[in-house]
Amino acid sequence: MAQESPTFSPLYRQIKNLMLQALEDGEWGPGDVIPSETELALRFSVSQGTVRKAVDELAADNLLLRRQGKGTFVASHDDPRAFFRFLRLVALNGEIGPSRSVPLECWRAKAGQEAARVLGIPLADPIIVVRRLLEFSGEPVVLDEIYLPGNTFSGISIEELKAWQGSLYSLFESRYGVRMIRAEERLRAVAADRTGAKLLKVAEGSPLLSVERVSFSYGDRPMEWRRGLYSTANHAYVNQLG
Amino acid sequence: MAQESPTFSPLYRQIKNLMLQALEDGEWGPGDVIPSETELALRFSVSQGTVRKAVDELAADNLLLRRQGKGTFVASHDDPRAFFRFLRLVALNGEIGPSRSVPLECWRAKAGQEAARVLGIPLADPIIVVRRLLEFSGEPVVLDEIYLPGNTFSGISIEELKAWQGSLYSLFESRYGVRMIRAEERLRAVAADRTGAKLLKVAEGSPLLSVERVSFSYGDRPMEWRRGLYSTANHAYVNQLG
DNA sequence: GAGTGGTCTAGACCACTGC
DNA sequence: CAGTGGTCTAGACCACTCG
Repeated sequence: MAQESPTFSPLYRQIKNLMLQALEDGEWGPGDVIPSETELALRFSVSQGTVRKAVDELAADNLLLRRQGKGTFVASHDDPRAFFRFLRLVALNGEIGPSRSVPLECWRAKAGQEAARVLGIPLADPIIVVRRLLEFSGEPVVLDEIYLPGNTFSGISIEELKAWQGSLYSLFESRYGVRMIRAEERLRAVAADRTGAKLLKVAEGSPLLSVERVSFSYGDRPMEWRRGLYSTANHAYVNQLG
Repeated sequence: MAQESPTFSPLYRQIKNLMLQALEDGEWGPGDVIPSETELALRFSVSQGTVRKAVDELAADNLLLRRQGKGTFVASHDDPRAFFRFLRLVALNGEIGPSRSVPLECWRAKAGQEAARVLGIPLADPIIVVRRLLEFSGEPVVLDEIYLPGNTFSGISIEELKAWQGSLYSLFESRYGVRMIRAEERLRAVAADRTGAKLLKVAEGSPLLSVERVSFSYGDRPMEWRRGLYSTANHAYVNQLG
């Protein structure tokens, strides 16, 4: 027999996609309350239980945040308690100390072959490169080199970076309307080169953790390519498996 | 007003706990089909929807595996498609090749302070230490040193390890009834010592990825402490954030 | 066709928040 | 108190698997 519905998609998944569209379109902005489940059920002409399942998935994807008695909110990088922090560092002894981001450089360039491929933009398109240092308790721990598509982040500058209080993703979200949804990382151990060693205050050639990350916005569009060098003398990268 | 139910636990969570107990007791073994949702609903005197929600969570925890039209199965490390594989390695160029585990040593010891703490056993309790090499496409990539509580894994030997075809977790599950549920990892970059360098065929002092892992069985009981040294010359440790 | 998990509904009631 | 998300139910029907 012929398959009746080869691309069967349950109702709640269709509702989820409609809501994703509303999020992407900015109908509901970061931090906003979205309409209640009963309102959404009316709007989409489905039962409240079906809306619920769509919201469940969006909440599981960390795009929405439910708060009993209050409502459902659009996740925001501004809200530290809600949105995932991509940084997976812990101090070897005790909790992680106060952090500070120190922007070092910010310059324009043209996308080379690898940057174009990773960011999904044409070769020689404008890109922006940012170098910055992350400190914990005053000690340099992470040296980041960040590649951004220049057309989207055209206004970014070293002054803006230095003035910004908060995470980079918070800046991207607030100023450039780019919300990072998920990221993929590849970790390797490498030897510190001259400049890396100097900035991280370790000996040249000493082992560093190299963390290459691609961050994606809505629709799995890559919006950031980042390479971090982590000094793991006093910190470790933690991961949960299961 | 006084809180009516300070330790409120929804019905489906209680059902989940009952099912967890059944799993832990071995009433349903790895690979088995568990009773259908309607049967479970009868057994626990709740509606099918409530059972469903309990099963949903157990499936999300990777303890159960749903297969539409067939039934719900207990996840097993023997089933490569179902149970999470803890190994997060990819080849830098292309997919990962055929792997082989090469047991090097297996000896008895008494738990030192750190092993006792991590494994949650008394000081000087018997432990078993295993060293093994993991090869991909014939190249040594991971050197593991594994610490196991001796009382649980008393029968393990180098001969058994060499004879076993399959993953270590599969062995633990089949022969010792220990099913690993989740694990925590801490990653750092370290310099290769003499023996590590020799076994992994890299230069002494070259950077290696150190992966320290604690694996937990039911009830969050730690059952394995493992330290792996990964050669990341041709491979990377991948991670999904989101 | 029988049995399984998967979806959807409508309605009742509970727990939490804030006015 | 009203409004929100959270739980639970009972029942109908759909999609998938297998004999």
